[in-house]
Amino acid sequence: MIDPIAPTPPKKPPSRVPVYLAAADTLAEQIADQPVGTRLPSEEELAKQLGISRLTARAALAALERRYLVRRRQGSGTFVSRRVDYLISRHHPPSWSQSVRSAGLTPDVRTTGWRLASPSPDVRRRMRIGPRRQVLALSRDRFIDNELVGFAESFFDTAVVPDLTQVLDPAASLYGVLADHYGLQPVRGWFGVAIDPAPPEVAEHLGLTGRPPVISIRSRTDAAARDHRPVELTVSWLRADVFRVEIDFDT
Amino acid sequence: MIDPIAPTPPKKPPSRVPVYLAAADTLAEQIADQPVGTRLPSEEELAKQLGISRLTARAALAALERRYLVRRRQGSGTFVSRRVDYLISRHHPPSWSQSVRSAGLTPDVRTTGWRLASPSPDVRRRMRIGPRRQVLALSRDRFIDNELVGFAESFFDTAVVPDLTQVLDPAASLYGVLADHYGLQPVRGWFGVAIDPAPPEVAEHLGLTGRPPVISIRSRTDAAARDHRPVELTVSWLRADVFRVEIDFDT
DNA sequence: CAGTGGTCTAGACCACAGT
DNA sequence: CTGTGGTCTAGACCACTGT
Repeated sequence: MIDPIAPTPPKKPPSRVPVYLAAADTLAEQIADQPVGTRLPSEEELAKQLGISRLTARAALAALERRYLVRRRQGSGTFVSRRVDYLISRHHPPSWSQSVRSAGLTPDVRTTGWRLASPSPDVRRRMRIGPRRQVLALSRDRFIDNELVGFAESFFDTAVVPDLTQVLDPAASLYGVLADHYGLQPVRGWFGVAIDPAPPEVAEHLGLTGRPPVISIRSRTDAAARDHRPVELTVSWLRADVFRVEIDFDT
Repeated sequence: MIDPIAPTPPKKPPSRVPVYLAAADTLAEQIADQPVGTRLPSEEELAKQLGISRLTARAALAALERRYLVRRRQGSGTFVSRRVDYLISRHHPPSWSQSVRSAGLTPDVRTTGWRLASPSPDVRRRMRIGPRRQVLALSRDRFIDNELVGFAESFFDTAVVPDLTQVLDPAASLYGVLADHYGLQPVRGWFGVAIDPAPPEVAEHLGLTGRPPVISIRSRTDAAARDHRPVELTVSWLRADVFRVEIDFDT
């Protein structure tokens, strides 16, 4: 037996709000209606307007950046921003380009090259590939409005998709090639998602300093036409300040 | 046709690493081996040791905090920390308490009370409940080592679990009551996960300043014994600096 | 009470983007 | 070149924790 919630919660003493957070809240309201890309006043300007030091103004802008409401570029300015919604669900398999276009932005995926590789034990296990077989590793960079915001490496079972490099066009859809050229009936077989501080190589590739959070998505495509044999495993990294990943799954 | 990756990547000029990031990396190495809870030197001490200003030492510690390697408590100090892994998968339904115990910590869930509520349209839709029916709302706080790190609100269809408040013990397992007392064969029917800046009410409840990121998990339990009718919907909030949620799903 | 982290100031120089 | 954000200093006061 448990008790109902009391209708009048106990009063709390209103703790003082720091100046930089108050300023952040004020600015957040002001930019709520403004379109993405609008430029905010400079730190110095803001400090003068609000009668605070530049460092305090800076702290306010940093707070907005942590809330994904603005993005800052050295030498350029502070700009209104929003994360791009990226939905992963059972029935709507994730389409990165589609998500970006839905946000009114321009996606671009550039295949940077391929190599034959001996995948990590983790990748081998997920793809059910023996300890000696090599796989084809394909690297792609993802851009929004010509800014690098993520990249991916895909590993292919060469026994299932021979001569892929001869067939694949840099601009082609992977799904389309697997479906049409190889007739594999590709389906999503597995996925994993987590958010972590960017590993050094990832931070370097994306041009990020410090170790800001990045989203890692691993997903495997199986061939329904080949007894659901794994065809491809993609490990992709996305800037967590650019994308809002939402998982929505029926079980 | 695409090209292989060149074996020698183009040289990059080694951009200068800021002092505070170098200090953060040094400290990160030092504390890598140290057990959770170990205290770091104070900001002033650190500044003196490294020959930098207190603000720079502070920036280094803030960088470590963003990487979830330390946590800081005003008036107390800076302590080595790690996030708790919280796995959500199809075959291992999430157990919060189990995840915390696996990390060697002490979980505690306290039911704070209940109320009859008219749920939001979103909750109604997910639970397939009509526009007028009320639901039973149950609030629970989650603690680790007596620190509040999350909370949840669960909504129950009173037509499926009548007199729940009479049956439920503050310490009881919800799953156990649904399975044993009501014989519902509870199964996970849906879930959704996202990370967002804490809404003001959530930040207040958790005692967080600014609007740090929090993890929101919505999950629905259905009754396999009642034609998979929805029984319960839980909306829970967890501190993103305390938990590392990983999704791992076969489809 | 002493010691800690949190906030805030005024000032300086640097790295970078755009003109 | 100018203007922007990024880093760094020395110093001050405050809020909070634990003794």
